[in-house]
Amino acid sequence: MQVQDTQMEKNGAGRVSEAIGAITRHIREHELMPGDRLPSELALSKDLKVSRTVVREAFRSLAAMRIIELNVGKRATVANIDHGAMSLIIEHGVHTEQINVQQIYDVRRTIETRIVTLAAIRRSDEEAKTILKLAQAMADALGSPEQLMEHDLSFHLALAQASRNPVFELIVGAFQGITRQTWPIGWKSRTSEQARQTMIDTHLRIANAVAAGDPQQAVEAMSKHFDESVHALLQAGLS
Amino acid sequence: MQVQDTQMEKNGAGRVSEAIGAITRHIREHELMPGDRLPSELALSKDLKVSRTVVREAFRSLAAMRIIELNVGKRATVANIDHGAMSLIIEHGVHTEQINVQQIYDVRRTIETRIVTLAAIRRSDEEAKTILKLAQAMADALGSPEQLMEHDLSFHLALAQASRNPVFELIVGAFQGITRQTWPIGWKSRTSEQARQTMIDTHLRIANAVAAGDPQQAVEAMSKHFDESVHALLQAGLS
DNA sequence: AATAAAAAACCTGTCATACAGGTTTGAGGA
DNA sequence: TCCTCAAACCTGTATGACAGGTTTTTTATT
Repeated sequence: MQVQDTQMEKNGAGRVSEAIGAITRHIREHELMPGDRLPSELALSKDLKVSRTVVREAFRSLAAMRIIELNVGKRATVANIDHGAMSLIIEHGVHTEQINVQQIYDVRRTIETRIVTLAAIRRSDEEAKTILKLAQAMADALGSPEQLMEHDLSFHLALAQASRNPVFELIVGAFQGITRQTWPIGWKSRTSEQARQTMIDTHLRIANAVAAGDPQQAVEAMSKHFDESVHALLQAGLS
Repeated sequence: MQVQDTQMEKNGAGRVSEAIGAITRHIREHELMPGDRLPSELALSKDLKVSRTVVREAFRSLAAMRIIELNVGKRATVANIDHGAMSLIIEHGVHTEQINVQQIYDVRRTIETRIVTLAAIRRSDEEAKTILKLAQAMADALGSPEQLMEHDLSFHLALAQASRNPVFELIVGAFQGITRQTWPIGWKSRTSEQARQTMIDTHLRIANAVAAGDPQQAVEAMSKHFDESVHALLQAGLS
């Protein structure tokens, strides 16, 4: 396919951008699915009549968005959707003060309220078990913030998975990066033993409600969870 | 707020990944803000003791996520958050059948229901005017689907902006790419003149409710909008 | 001295070439 | 038919070159 030289669009210009477009089109036209291999860099550079450098930079761009996957020696393959890129984008937004943590919590509350509703309705027994186990793991890791946080993150991601909507999963995943950096702040602001136990209990309540298939209860508990979290962050003076 | 690095590439190996991490760290340590310039490729390649090739590929990766911006002749600059990358990621997910359109609509409904609530409360008079104008523009473009669609997209984005939460704006923007590809399907499935007029009217109702500062009404109208849209897509047989 | 014009210094985009490892393929043998 | 292994192919990285842009410095002018 020939690409036309239209304008000096901020993004549309440059051989690399053209190559990105051509590769994306190639994936769609050939209906490539995750795991399928793309042409080699040399083949593409001949096809598009550009140097290998250009193809490589295009590949890197697509790999950054996790649209394709690169492996040394192997050909590039179509990738599964993954929240890695989104996570970095959000982190960048926060670090450059274009997004603040409260705004993220508002979005998370909105999303996760919906998620527990769906999870309570759709979760498989397997998923219910996983969710309960993660909440329990949190309770058991009360003394180890590091581990506690990871279980917390896994817990929310497991709920998203149980919602059976990969977009919810993607969004929840997108917040993991920045959450890893802010979670400790919220944790430290819970100074009393009681406040910490309450947080754990709330997670257990969510897990139980989802396992019981009770959306109402699940939403209520999740709502409480976010009230607590936002309160803790405000306490810590997080803008 | 102080946050620490969690530069944990899944592709931990490879000089390019390391360079990406180093550049990201550089941005954070120097607290660079959007518009600020980064070191030149040559300077970085000396600093990191890698070839310019590696630095360039790292730059391309960051540019793909819109974390930095590249310009010929000029130095790379820190970028404003932008939904371009997310849009491509979502499109990829749909094209590879990892996400279906209904799932996107469920997420959009969840998000946009919250958005209109916030917009009704927070919108400035300026924003209210813009939103009303876009809804009116839709009504005026009844005969030109192309334009109608663009006004529709702008309408939803304007609402997100009025919510005063850039993360909502980001997410709504992230769906624009795929929406551009599915919107015509929904439109064509509205065969009767009445169905089409109803869609326009619903948008006007949303705009009026937001302008009137009535969250309740706004939510109700938005909910109706999504009922209609999902119905239209099902009618068209979209999985 | 202030300013405008011109030149030098710097930068990015792209190409070509080279080479060190991985990976895939295919020919030939068991 | 199945296995082995070397040839062919591929990616990651480095180096050097050169054509435009851009920024900074210098020089000329008012």
